[in-house]
Amino acid sequence: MARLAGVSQTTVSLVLGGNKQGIVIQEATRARVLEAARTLGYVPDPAARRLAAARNNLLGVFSFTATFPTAVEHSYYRFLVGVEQEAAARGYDLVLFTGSSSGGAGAGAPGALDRVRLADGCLLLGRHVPTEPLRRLVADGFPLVSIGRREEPEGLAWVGADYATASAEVVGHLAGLGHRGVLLVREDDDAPASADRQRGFVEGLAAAGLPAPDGTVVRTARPAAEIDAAWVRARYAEGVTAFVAEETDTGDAWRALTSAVAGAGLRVPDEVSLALLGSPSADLSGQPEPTGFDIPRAELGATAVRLLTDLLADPLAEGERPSAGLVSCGFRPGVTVAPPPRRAAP
Amino acid sequence: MARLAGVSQTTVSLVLGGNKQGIVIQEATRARVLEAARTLGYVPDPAARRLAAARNNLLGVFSFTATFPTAVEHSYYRFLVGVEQEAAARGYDLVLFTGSSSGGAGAGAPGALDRVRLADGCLLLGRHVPTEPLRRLVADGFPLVSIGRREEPEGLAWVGADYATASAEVVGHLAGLGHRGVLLVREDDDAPASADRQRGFVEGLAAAGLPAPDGTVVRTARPAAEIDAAWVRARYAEGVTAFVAEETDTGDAWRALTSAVAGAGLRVPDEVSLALLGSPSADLSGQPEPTGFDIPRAELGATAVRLLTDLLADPLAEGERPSAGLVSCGFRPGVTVAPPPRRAAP
DNA sequence: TTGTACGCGTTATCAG
DNA sequence: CTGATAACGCGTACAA
Repeated sequence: MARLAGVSQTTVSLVLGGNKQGIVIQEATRARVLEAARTLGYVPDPAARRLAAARNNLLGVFSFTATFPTAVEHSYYRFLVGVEQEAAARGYDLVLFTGSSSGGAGAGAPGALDRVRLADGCLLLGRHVPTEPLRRLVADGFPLVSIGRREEPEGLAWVGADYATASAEVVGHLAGLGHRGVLLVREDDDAPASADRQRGFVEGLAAAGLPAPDGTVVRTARPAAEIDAAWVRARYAEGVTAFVAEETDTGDAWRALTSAVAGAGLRVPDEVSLALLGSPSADLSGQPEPTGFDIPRAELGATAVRLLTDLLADPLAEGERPSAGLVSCGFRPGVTVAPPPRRAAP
Repeated sequence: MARLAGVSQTTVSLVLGGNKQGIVIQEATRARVLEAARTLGYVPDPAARRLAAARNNLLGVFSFTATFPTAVEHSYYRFLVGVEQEAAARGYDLVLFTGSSSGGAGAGAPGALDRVRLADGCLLLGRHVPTEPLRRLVADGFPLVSIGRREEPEGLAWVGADYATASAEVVGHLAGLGHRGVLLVREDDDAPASADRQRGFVEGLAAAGLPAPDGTVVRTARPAAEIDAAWVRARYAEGVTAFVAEETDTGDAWRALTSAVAGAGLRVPDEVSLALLGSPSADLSGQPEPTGFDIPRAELGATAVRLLTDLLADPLAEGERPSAGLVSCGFRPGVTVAPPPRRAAP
């Protein structure tokens, strides 16, 4: 105990610790304590101080898929740069819960989510989330912010990208260029991210006065298998000149689409236009830049941290609705879109 | 308190904690506790459990530059994938100490490093490290493993890439192709990573029987300014046909080199060969793949975690030297090296 | 096998 | 302004 050093004891806390209570201490005493602490090599134990203070300055990050996947370059890295920056700026450290990563205390394990209680609050990452465990956390008033819109557990705060508006904008762009046959390939799940894109897509179609016959929105669980050259040729024959894919965790939809179009012998963008609702995976970096929009990931991460720390500063009153916010996406011109080719009416 | 849940109280510790003492508890009781803990979503407080002389299953990661920098794509991400995987496999969660990132509890702040004491052990990342605070930690026997060779605090465990051997190999490759004028551009600091590369480079030269006149190794703090077209032309006129740059945090040296060579109107690899001692930054991904070697970052991260957890399992005896290990780098053929052009003797 | 009591290092409260 | 004292939440000998 450094207290034995100088002469005081509680004072040590006051001079070494933040001294939040605005108590003033004599400069002499203060110096004496500092001096003693230095010569003794005394360091307040972070564990102890956190125990006493009832908060650890720790922000959790829980992903429902590996945070740093080997295969998919794009992963959550982009979010993390914003998260780290903002957390640092606000004096918080980060806890990465090795969620559903390979092995470990997988997210599948019951109670895995409960580990987040060890932090002061937690950020949620990933499309598909086990709702039940989450609900409990929310009900207990544990500070949580989801990165990505989330409807399920009522009362969960979130920040999300405005996919709908951005998607509509992309469709508008295509329509403006003269496309009339536009089609969306999306994942076969019910993630809000997918739903929002579809909604925006459909609204964009409507706004442009374009038809949306059956089959305009294609849901597929295995794009690689279902989206092939023959399929593309058939759609093209029906008058589809622009194919739009949503960005997914794996980038599968876009990859399938591009290779199918190539396989069909159609040139992009001269014969067909392609657009991607989101950013391309890094492993596609050698290829032509897709037209579409960019998700402001870092900004989303930072915004989420801001929301969470605000929540920490003054918790929600009973029944109070948490805030949520959309961050808008920027349109990415890219090079995969051009006016449709002239050809005989189908 | 979860203890109020079932009926027991200390028992909770026994069933939830490791139960190191081989004490046996009735399966019924055990189940009851587990059940209660789950319904309550109870999680032992890490700070408290650490304070009570146990461990909290937390591994720290402390970087001396932003862990997820905005500018430099390559950053520490690669290490983290290995770290996360291995940590998950061993049942540890990760604490990212928001080191010297912009603002925050910057690494500069005194005592910033002491925060790591919250975790059971810590990984160190980054080239330049404040030695003094580190020394204290090491002296206190706090389990630490540096990713990247580190000489400074005696007794610090580390894992590093074998830059020397890999660098020598690159030089050997160049020499084998017929290059006789080979030059190294390196950062102007004293990081072991730089020193190792230089040593390997020089040894490679010697092994190939190549001369190493003054100016063979260029140290520069501002590559962008000092490595320009005129400089390249001058060196070329002196008979230098191969330029080697080390990989740095920012990728500056390589970037400066390539643009200077381009500016000098020299074709790569027909007229001059270029080699990079390390991996290219991701923001260079559109460009031709540099000849050089790859740093097995993920593997390094995983190895570091392994070392650290071993250290946790049985701590070093007094005065015992910590282990350290080199992981070898793989040669990357790339496309920026070719035999030197034939030309009149200088 | 299970419950009691103490201590880990700090902070916060309250008298001096 | 400074010095006691009570938590903080959990591990663990020790006793029941």
